Amino acid sequence: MSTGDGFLLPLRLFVGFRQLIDGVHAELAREGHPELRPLHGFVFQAIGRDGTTAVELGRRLGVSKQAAGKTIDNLERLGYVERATDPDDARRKLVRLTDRGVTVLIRSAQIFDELRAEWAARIGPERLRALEADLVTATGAEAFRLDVPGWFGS
Amino acid sequence: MSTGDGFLLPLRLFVGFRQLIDGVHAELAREGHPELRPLHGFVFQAIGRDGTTAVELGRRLGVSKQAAGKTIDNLERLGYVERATDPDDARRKLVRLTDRGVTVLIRSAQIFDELRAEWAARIGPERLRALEADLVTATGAEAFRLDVPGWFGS
DNA sequence: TAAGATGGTCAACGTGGTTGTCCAAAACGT
DNA sequence: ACGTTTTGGACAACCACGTTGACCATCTTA
Repeated sequence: MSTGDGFLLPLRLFVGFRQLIDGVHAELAREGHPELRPLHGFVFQAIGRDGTTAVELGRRLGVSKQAAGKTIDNLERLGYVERATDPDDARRKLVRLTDRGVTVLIRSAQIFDELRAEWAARIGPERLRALEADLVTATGAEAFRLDVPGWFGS
Repeated sequence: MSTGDGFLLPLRLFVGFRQLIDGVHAELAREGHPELRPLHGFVFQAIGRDGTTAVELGRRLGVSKQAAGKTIDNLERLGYVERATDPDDARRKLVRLTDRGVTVLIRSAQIFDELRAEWAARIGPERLRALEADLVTATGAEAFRLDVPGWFGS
């Protein structure tokens, strides 16, 4: 049975995703972080409070270690992360969020919560919870992969 | 009130989007179209059955006319679209789907419907309808923009 | 201790986006 | 009707970000 509206679902999923991401970055830009791109927020999350390495970051993002290294270069230049040599392993260079980076990570979470509250106001809190639960059920446990530019275009 | 799970929503929206797109392209690849990228499906939709021009395509996709032209070049090389001069306006070059392109457009719609049916089986048809309706309510009438590579990364 | 695995960087390349420029053809205003 | 403006398309240069391949230093392991 082909209802013909199968395009609606992916379209709306993406529009929703994009609106949330754009909302966060519009607010972050207003608060003094205009250079951050959507990609960076996910990188911040992948780095986390404990820090990581370029290779491990690449693994988490689903991109090559070189690509991860370039992203780190950019964020380092922007002052959001810093590299430190690992005292236990001279090969590794720990990538850690700076204070500025941690601030962004915290603010991002807060703004996402605010945007989520707006959704709740629009469709109702219980409908939003159901939406989230259904999304999890429908999509399973698949992890997030960050290779969006290369994935989408080519 | 910060529940701290604000990250869940955008993440799951994107994972859902990506799973659907990947599902369609996996099947299309199986059916003889392995070179199509996620981007292309949306371009096909933007071109439509009636065809369009490079400038208009760029407008619909939210990218420059030059970028649209390059995408058309690629799809033309792959045999999915063709350019024809407009008899009423010698400046315009109508971009139309070839038979192969139309086939993909039709199959994409069918596969999306099938994937949607899988979602319905997993969470229930009425929950899926509610999910779609809530997404539309939450995101409003915003149009789809195709400048994903430049938007996300950069 | 020698051989292999791992982490990081550099270089070369491809893709796809952008802006700037230019030309031909259509639309417009006097 | 004619000159001016607008529009559609293409070319070039450039940039961002991904890839693979190679190389070196360091740690691990047989």
